[in-house]
Amino acid sequence: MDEKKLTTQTENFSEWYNQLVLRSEMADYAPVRGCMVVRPYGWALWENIQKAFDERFKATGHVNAAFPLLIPQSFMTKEKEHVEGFAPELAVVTYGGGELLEEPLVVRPTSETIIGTMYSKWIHSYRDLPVLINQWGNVVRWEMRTKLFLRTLEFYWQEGHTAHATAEEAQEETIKILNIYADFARNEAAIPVVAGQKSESEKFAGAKVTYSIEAMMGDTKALQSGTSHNLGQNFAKAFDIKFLDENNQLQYCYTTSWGVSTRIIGAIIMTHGDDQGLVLPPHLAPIQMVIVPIFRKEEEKQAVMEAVNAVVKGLPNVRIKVDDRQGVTPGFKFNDWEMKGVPLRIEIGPKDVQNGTLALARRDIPGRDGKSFQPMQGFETYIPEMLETIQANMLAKATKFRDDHIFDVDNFEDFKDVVENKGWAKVWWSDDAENEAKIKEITKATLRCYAESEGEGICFYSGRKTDKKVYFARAY
RNA sequence: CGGGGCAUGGCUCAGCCCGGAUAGAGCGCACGGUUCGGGACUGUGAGGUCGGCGGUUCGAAUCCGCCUGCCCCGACCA
Repeated sequence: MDEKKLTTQTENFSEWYNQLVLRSEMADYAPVRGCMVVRPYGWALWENIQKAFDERFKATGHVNAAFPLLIPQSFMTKEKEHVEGFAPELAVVTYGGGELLEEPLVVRPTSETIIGTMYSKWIHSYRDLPVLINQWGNVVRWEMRTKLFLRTLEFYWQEGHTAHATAEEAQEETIKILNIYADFARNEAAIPVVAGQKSESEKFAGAKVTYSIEAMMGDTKALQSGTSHNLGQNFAKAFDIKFLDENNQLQYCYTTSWGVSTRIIGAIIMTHGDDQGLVLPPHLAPIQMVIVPIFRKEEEKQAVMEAVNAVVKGLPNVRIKVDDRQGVTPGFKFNDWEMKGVPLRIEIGPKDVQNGTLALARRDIPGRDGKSFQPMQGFETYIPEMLETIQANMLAKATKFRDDHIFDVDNFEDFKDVVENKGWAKVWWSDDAENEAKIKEITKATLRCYAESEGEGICFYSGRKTDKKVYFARAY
């Protein structure tokens, strides 16, 4: 850990990730096994993520609310599949105020049950619909194998819960949110996700249909980065969410739920990061540009700081950090901010002051190639442009990487080679849960989601005719 | 839950096998000096109930027993 350089991605991707999360000060291990502390730098990133989502949710008519952390245990048992899905990972409070509770309280692993209970109280008429509520909060799931951001006992997320009068409307909502997730991933996080329906065995416990966005990490493994569920009437029936329609007929609502968690931070790290450290997309980076002033003598400092301040003042809409730390060398600072993934760095030294220039370094292009000298003149326009260029380049780079690692495969031998060594397999697939389980058993690859497909083909595994294509990959 | 490992300054570890007086190193931290355009050098210094409890012994970080915690590997998950 005291080595200056990270373990490289090719040496050990998992170790690279662990070291990077700690050294970039995104998060740290908490005293309780499996729990994490999100440090200020990581939380600042999360806040930017929240903001980008929140704007999109509000723009589509959703409102925020807060539901309680503790749920009566009996709620969890009302929806059959939901119980089975979550039973093994519940944390349960049995004592309160020093006394054994009459009914144990579950620490929410997700809030369908309590929100459903409230909806049944609030919804009576078609005039009350739709209900479009989102909640930003934390949940607890008792995971065995944990990893910072990707899988922890407690994590932070948003969970949207909506209720609708018709099946069509609920489906529309489910897809609308899936598209918001994909749009966020591409345009804010620069992650070119694949969006699609999950298989029966991978869907949310209690859902009718689950959709997800799937991202490819730097080691080609897949990471489910957001899910949107059409719950049909399953929860409405379990929680008695009913309304009178225009014809005075009592109907069950159609509900949806959808979530994106702090796991998306892991996706950003593993999509863009390199052996130098994080590479954060400018749209989300807590610090978009760092300025490292360089000087030796007092009179140099004067002139340099004057130029630094002029740049800061000239870019009111750029999130800038001036690294004026004493006692560390510029070289140390360069490496430090590269570790933290700041998209753009400028160095201003005596020579620059003299020549009217800036030394500019792009984080998305490592080494000398990303460095250039620019005239001080005009920085107000070219620096914001440069940030957009970096954003676009990160998406383009990640897209190429993804496309280079997805392979069309039509037989099991090639399939194994692909998912074990190369990346994702895109295959014709005749739905068969048993075969899906077998494939998982043999190759550890899971069905990530359905792909868009045209026409018909032969299932690579069963040999049957099908009109469906899917992605298989090893996943986190 | 099954198997394996570890527990010693803030961090990573040495010392333990073969018991002996003030328990070491590197990194980090504090202060000073020289440095400063790609991870500086140097001097001084602060910091440890050796995970806990019990036992053996003249004497335990070291040997024995119990307990606790953590990490790694195998079945689920945003």
